[in-house]
Amino acid sequence: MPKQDHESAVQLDEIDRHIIQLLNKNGRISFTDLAKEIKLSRVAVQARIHAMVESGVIECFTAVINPEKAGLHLSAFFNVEVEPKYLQEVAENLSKDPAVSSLYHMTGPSKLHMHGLFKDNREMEAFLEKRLYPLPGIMSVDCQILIKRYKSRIGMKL
Amino acid sequence: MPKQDHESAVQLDEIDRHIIQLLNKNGRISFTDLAKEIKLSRVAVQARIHAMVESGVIECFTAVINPEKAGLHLSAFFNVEVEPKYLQEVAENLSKDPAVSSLYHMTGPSKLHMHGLFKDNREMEAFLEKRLYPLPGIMSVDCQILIKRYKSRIGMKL
DNA sequence: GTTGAAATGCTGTGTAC
DNA sequence: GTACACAGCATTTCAAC
Repeated sequence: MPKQDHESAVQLDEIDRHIIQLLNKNGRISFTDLAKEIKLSRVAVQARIHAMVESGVIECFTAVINPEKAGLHLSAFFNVEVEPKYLQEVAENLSKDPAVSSLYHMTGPSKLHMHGLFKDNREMEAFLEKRLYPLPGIMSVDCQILIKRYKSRIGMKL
Repeated sequence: MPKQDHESAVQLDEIDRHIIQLLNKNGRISFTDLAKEIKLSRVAVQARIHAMVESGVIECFTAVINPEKAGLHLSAFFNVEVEPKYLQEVAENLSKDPAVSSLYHMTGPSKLHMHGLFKDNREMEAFLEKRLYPLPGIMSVDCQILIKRYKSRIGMKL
């Protein structure tokens, strides 16, 4: 867990960015190989990575799963309009839901933007009826279904 | 690279799901520790992970970066309406843009849903003016700015 | 699926510069 | 930051079950 969690930028140099780029491509690369690639000693690379984890620049290492192949054939994006006074409560509730993969508070009329992953239509309907609609202050929900994933998170610029 | 890339589901059992869950929490856990946690031999665990990478269930391993701390203070979501005949061209073009972190083709009037990460307002404006608006067939763009990230991808259900 | 074993490579730690 | 060394683990690849 990172020690500092205030959302301020951390000063990163070109070497840090290069390390991040390589870790982004392969999160399980050994420190030894990473050090060879960026032409720095292993200890120095480990120290930099450790520092970036501590400062929260690197949040964690994870496996990227293909939802479709894991049996989640339905991806949907929701814009949820919530009465402001219930926003926090609704957001915390939805965050805990395993079907919700991402949840953001946005500017604009539909404050909450949500991504959901479902096995099928039946499961999505159950989610809407039993989990989303019963929440307090839900004023409107619009839903768009994913047709094709052109690009997905991996490899940010920096 | 996965050998099969047709988007069909792969049969996963409870042990596979458990492995995915642990790899999701810590993508750099050693096979040895993973094997201890799920009470299976190292060789069996490695074989299962290897099979899931080959079949494309596990797309890759990666580092999750906090954009804010990496100096990308502005996250924005765009709904882009494109003339259908230019959709493919526009999508391919935008996919290559380093500022675009996610790009999806959705149902609904605004076919393309896009997430962008920018250092600041100035950079976003430059992206809009120089990269997005000049593309062919762009009919409308609406943009929402991220206020707060409640939940972000990590740890899907399965 | 399991265990065991051997060679090789990786990690954590410490020292000295 | 580098270089080196050392012990302890981890990984790869066998073989045998």
